[in-house]
Amino acid sequence: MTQDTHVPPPRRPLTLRDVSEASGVSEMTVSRVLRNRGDVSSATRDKVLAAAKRLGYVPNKIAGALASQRVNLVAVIIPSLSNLVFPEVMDGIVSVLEDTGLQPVLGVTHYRPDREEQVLYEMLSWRPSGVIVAGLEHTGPSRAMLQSAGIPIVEIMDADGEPIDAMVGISHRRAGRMMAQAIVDAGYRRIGFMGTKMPLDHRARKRFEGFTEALAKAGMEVAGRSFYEGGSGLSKGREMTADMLNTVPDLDFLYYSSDMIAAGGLLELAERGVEIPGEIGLAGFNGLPLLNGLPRRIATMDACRREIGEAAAQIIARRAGGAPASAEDRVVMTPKLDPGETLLR
Amino acid sequence: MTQDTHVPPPRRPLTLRDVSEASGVSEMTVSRVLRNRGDVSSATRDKVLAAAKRLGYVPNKIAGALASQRVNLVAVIIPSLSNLVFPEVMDGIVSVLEDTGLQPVLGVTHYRPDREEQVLYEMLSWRPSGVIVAGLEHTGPSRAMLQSAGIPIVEIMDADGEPIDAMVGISHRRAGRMMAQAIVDAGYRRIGFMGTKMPLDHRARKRFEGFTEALAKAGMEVAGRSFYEGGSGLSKGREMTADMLNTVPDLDFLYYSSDMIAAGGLLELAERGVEIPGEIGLAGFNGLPLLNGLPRRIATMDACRREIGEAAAQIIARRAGGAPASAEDRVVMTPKLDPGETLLR
DNA sequence: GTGAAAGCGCTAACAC
DNA sequence: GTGTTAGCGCTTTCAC
Repeated sequence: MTQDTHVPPPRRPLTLRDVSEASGVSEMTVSRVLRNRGDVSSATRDKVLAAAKRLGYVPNKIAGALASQRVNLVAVIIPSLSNLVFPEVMDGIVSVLEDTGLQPVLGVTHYRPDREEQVLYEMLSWRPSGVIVAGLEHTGPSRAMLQSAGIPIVEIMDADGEPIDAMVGISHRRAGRMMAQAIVDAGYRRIGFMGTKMPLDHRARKRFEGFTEALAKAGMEVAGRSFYEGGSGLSKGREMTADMLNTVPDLDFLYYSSDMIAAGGLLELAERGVEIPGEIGLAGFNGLPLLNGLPRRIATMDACRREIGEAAAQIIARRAGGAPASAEDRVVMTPKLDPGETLLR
Repeated sequence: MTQDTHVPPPRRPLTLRDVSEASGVSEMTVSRVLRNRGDVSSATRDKVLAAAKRLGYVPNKIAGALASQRVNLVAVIIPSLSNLVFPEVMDGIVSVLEDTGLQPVLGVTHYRPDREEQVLYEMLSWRPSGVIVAGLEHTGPSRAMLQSAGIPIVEIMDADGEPIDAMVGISHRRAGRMMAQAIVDAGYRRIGFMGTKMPLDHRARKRFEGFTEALAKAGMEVAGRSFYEGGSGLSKGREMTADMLNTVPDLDFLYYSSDMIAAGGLLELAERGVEIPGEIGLAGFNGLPLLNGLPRRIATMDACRREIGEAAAQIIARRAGGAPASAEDRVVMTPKLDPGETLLR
């Protein structure tokens, strides 16, 4: 019937109608075949699939979504990509979503609430099946949008606060307290803190608050603190550590807001011939397995990054599949303290 | 007129019609206001904006896209998120897209061509404004889809091959050759190579091919090689280096497929008291600034990751803005060799 | 400067 | 098992 098998690249994108005409099957049935919906005889099914393949037909999900009111997109909103942590969370999200037919749309806020609001608006206008957003702090309009969106909202990475809907994270305040407690228990007394400037990084702030709070309970406070901006590399850790040691005398412990700068600190101390943890102990945050292999395993706390991404995606997938909101949708994970070899002496 | 300012959360998502009724302005004009298109008197404009805000209206891009045949999504397809390199490229992409109103949809292939094909099909069905895809190697059906999609396609991170449309990357073969040449020139003779298993990582393969090819030209070949699977952390570098040193005698240089495992190697050598580069030199790949701060700056080659992402996104943005395909859309970047402190002696 | 009609490419619902 | 009809929520086009 169709005499030429050579199909020139179409100038106009193909539609169901094209496949319908090429196969002699109604649009509706073609649609059914392509979506594996309803009963279709294997004879027509084969005809349709052959035609679709020959033409190189790719369905139009825009039209499909409009008609069916179903969208397989999931909005994922994170503060940054340059901090190692977020790609790991994304990885967890992606690994779960890819088995469900859902696709992540990515938005990056650079820790700015106004950007978050804007990104959220953009994303919600795609009527996604769900939203995964980092943090519990949002502008008023953002909260309003999330609340009235009528789709599952999962706030991740933080558990210190009331979620709008679902939540998966750790308590950073608690993480800070746990680490402080461990440091105090190990007998350290003069502690220096180094971390990012955190006007808008609420998780870092909460960790630090928890940390100082637990120290206070033990009748102590940090002997020195310094905050940096920009990338967190080893060299940043070295510089800050050098500064700290030169500025604040008699420190016996250094607490860093990330493993990467802690690793820099470790290298700096090692080069200075400081005995670790004999003279000075140290700890970071995040549990980056990447960094095992350093002269000493750094004390750290696992932030459950991948697991958080996975759990969040699972909640979205469940709800998108029709499951009702449930208590299981609020997951507070417990960060694990790993004393490594730089804390206990 | 509208007596209540309290707006209960709607059960049904709001439509233009709702805003139209609430403001007493036709749907068409509401649409114009919300898109900043055409001339609208500032009186009506204000009425409309007030109503939209009060109701919490979020436009429906699905319907908009179907009607206008314009979609602000860009498909981004990468092999993995767990390799540091890809988040960096993503970061470059995102940083450019966010100023253009385009949004990335993310697909991860895990280096599997069949996954790429599937992901591509999914993504193209959203009729995105463009595709950014890692690598030049694709299955037949993938190529066919890309070719007939009628949208800008930017293949990134590799320049050894013919792109379907646009291309931004470096020649990994050349990068391998350059490093080999530098190593030979520095007088090393017994070289060990350590890298990932690369049945499907074409860039790693090409780099290695270029490397051995240039060695061959100098009448040499690698004295030892080993390949690993799984995550690339410092400890992996240490283990592999230990194995290599124990297995292959008299090595005077170690070439690693990534900076992270090279860093592990550096730490292993340092611990063994090996003089670097006096006794053994080493080099990695990627130019991770994260790792500056190690006892020695590792010789490496910058893969221009962020720049590649930025350039790719710029091409998409230009073309989405109506610019025609041009010669500028094929960008071959030159990896910069950084000898650090572990190559020249 | 504003509005009315038509239709984007699909799928839900129902008829056969 | 297959086809027909209506309509998803916008934007395009054209009329005023």
